[in-house]
Amino acid sequence: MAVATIRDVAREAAVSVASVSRVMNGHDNVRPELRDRIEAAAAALGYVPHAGARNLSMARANAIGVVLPDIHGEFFSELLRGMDRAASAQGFQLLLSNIHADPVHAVATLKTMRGRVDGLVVMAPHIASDLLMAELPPGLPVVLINCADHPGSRAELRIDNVAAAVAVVDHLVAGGRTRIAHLAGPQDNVDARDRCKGYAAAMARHGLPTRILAGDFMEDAGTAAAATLMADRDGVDALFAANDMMAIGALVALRRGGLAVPRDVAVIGFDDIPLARLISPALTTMRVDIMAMGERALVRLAALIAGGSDVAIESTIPRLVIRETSIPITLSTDDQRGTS
Amino acid sequence: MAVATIRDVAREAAVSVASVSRVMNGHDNVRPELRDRIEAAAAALGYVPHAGARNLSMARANAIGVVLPDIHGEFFSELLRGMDRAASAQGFQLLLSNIHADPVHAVATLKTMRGRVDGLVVMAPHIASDLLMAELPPGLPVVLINCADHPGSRAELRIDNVAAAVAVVDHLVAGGRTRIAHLAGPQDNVDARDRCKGYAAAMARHGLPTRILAGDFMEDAGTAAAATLMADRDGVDALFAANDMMAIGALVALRRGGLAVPRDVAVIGFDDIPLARLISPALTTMRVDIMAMGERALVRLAALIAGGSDVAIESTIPRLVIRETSIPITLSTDDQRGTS
DNA sequence: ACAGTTGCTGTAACCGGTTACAGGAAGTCA
DNA sequence: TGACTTCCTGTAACCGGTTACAGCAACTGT
Repeated sequence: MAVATIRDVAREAAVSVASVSRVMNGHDNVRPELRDRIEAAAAALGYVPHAGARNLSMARANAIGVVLPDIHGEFFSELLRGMDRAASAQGFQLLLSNIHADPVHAVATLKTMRGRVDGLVVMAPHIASDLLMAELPPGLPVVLINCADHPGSRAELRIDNVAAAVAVVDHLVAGGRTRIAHLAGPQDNVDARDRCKGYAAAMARHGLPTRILAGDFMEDAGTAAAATLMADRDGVDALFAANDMMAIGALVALRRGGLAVPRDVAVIGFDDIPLARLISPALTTMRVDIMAMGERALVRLAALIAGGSDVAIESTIPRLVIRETSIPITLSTDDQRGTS
Repeated sequence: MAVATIRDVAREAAVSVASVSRVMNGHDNVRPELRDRIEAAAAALGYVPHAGARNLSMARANAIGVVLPDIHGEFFSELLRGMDRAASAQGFQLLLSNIHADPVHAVATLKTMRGRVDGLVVMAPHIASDLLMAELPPGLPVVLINCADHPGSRAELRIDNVAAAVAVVDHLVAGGRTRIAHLAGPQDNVDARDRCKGYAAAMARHGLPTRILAGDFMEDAGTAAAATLMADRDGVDALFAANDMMAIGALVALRRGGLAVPRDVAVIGFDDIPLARLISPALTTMRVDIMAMGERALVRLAALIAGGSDVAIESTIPRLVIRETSIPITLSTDDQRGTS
């Protein structure tokens, strides 16, 4: 037989469905004797309320949709972790969906969320924002994370990639570097574009020539960039990669190619993935507290769902974590050899 | 005003809700002219079907619940990634929930899933399985991943940790190591227990003495273990850690303490997290294709939901990935110093 | 003893879709 | 022309809960 419904329980306990519902929801306006009878009946039938039905009648899903680009690596697990924490604290569940690069699928994904969630956290650094905004289900609270620029009438969280990139360049210049190259991320990604923009602006301010290499956030792009750089007659003395994985790829390739890091060339990444600290020499990078961002996004969304209004853009400037790969030229020693 | 419903669209287009429903679901038994009128009305009102209502009336949620222990690190993002792939291929969404160590909350979590998902993927290496089995919603398809042993009447995926640990020990012995210590994981975790069991069994078979240190899967436990080992007069010549993070902690600490890896002591981890390959010297470890496991779990669950029956326990033996930290004594060279 | 509370319970409408079934129009065939 | 299909459309029941409202009993105060 099918699973028990509230009507089965009502029949079993010889009461009305209203009373069963009241007991299941812990209302106190039920005579103790009835309550016992209902609880016994529910237990006997193994009754578990049907969340979907409850959601429909209460017009509340107790779930929030999380729409992310291809879920990959430490970054997303941290973000999810932060959201999950805040979500369970507020009694929400997380409905996960990855948004495809293809805008048509992306829009379809958004639509399937309606009536299934009470709000959305959307991170889509690769989707044109006007398209995205147009397709967000109307009347559904949304918090955006790091989306492309847009007219701005939505709650949003973003990383100030421009300021962060400027900080990186300033740090390198302060350490005596002048020939600083930038290994960029994919150009359809806002984060990547902004980091590149910040780099270019800071270099210009310092009156230094720019050198930009194309990359795609993958380790191999770092390897390739290192090869390109080393093939040059007059090399660079610093490389700022748009993310840690590329920085690490470059780091490994540079050392393998006979260059000393940081003596010959400094390397700086972005993200502070766990690896950055553990690789040798340890990678200087920009750190963003991803988990905190996830939590914050969910808290703001919960407030929105509760009826608040919030169209602020909160911007976080990542923190520069100075490790071994960017020690200033004057202090540089190449002491990363084994301790044996 | 509230968001449009199917009845609003029907009124706007001057048709019945049935026709609207048919058009929205792409049925072909609607006169083209009506179809156009309905589509126009839907577009004008910005109508998006309410997934929750559809789920209720179709008794199908098109979602599957994923219940995991504290979401953390590369492992979970890979697992999720695998599931997400298979899920979107089959038209399912993923409802995420982390299961608390506290069994009461754990059970509550499971219950809230009923009527919200069509099936469950549960990974709970830390929950007593009989309790878990008793509380799984009846009539809901479930695929278990790496749960504690149980009477076995559910579809299950597991990693053969015992066999894997044996393989590690055999590899070390073949390389000439005899004083092999094991840095264990938390003992309330089945994976950790089984790895320990396999280690002990293999050592016994080789007639070697065991040496087991307590750990908790965190990097610091590796650091501490290295300190303990180095404090000993007669050290060990190999360390097998129950996961990579601990192995890496130990690796770093051992080298910092003046021991050469692998010459003085070999180190082997478990998981093959991305870091393992990138750290220097590169870590020998056991590799499990986590993403494939996630995909497989979802495929089996989908089959179950479609009406199949499946109570098999599929066991995967991880693959030994030999890198630098376990090069046999006879071949060992300590060449991991910098290239400068 | 009677109106006014108070407390508990049941009936039935409702949430927003899907779909079995019935019915009407148009087309087919003898 | 009447019987039989075929095709399209609408009515209304249903999915499994929640809850406004009404009804009834017991209790209160005068």
